[in-house]
Amino acid sequence: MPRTTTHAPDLDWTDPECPVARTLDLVGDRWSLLVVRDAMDGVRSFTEFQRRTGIARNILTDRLRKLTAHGLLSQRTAPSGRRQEYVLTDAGRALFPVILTLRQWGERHAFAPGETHSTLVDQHGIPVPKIAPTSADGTPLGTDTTHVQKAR
Amino acid sequence: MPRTTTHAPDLDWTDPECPVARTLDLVGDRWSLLVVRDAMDGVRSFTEFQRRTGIARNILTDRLRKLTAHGLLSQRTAPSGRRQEYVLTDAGRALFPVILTLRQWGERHAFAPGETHSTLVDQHGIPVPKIAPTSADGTPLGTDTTHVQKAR
DNA sequence: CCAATCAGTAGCATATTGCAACTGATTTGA
DNA sequence: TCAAATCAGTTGCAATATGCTACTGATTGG
Repeated sequence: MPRTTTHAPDLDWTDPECPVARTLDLVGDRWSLLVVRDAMDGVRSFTEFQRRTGIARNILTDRLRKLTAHGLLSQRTAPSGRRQEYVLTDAGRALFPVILTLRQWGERHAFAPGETHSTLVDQHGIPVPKIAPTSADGTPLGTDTTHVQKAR
Repeated sequence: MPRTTTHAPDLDWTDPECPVARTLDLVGDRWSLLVVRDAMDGVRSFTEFQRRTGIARNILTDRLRKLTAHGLLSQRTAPSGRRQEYVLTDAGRALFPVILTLRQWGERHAFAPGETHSTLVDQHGIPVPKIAPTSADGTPLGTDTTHVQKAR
């Protein structure tokens, strides 16, 4: 039978051409990325997601289903007991740079000058350096030095 | 009178502690980041934003206002003529890494294996390398090698 | 066995978004 | 110059999405 890809239930994209738009079609709502953030912090149970985000339970049900359907989370039976748990797939973990850049932007632009906020640190407690896009030869890149090249 | 910061009309944060949540409170809806994406491509006029995104005009009005109110866009009178235009502020341009990582995730995970898509290239037409978070000493970082440290 | 916890569902109220039509100020062009 | 078109919205109403509260049904712990 004709399943052409292993991918998710096809949805109709906002703009099928644009990778940014496609990504936002999957996780560009109020809650999905917060669920992913918490999953990255090690959260696995329905109740814990609910407690941390404050999301309504029916919406959480919906989001967990969607993320699972699109292959960002997988649902499995917990090793001990018969409790369910949600864990990030490789695709889900690959959102790490997205969450990180959102975090870094927020730290810099969504807090007042003196205001304190949490920080992301590595194993040794050293803050994660700021992401700075560069070209292959190392020169910094920004909006003025890049552009989108349409697919051939 | 007591205006303590120069910042935007204070909104009530989903989770005031978390920079990710704060960022998503500002741009974590269906459309804002697409508007920012287009602004990075050089779009400045209401109509052009509308045409590119396909967003309803009343919603676009609302989003442009919000982005302006929160300091991501500034609205000014176009140099020639008396037409209005919206341009990214420094804070808005600082979302470049966010858009870039969303794009890179999408290219990799939201297209079927053989499917073509656009690419972001630099001045010389060379594709922008993939963002890979590292610690200060250069070792790659992921969800398992980082954690959030609460503010002191 | 009883109470508590977990993972949801169901029903209804509110909020957000989308659609289509309308305005009012330019701008174009015949 | 006058009509048509474009730009940047606004308004009203319909369709969706979200949130809140209460309920269920399966485990689990004591």
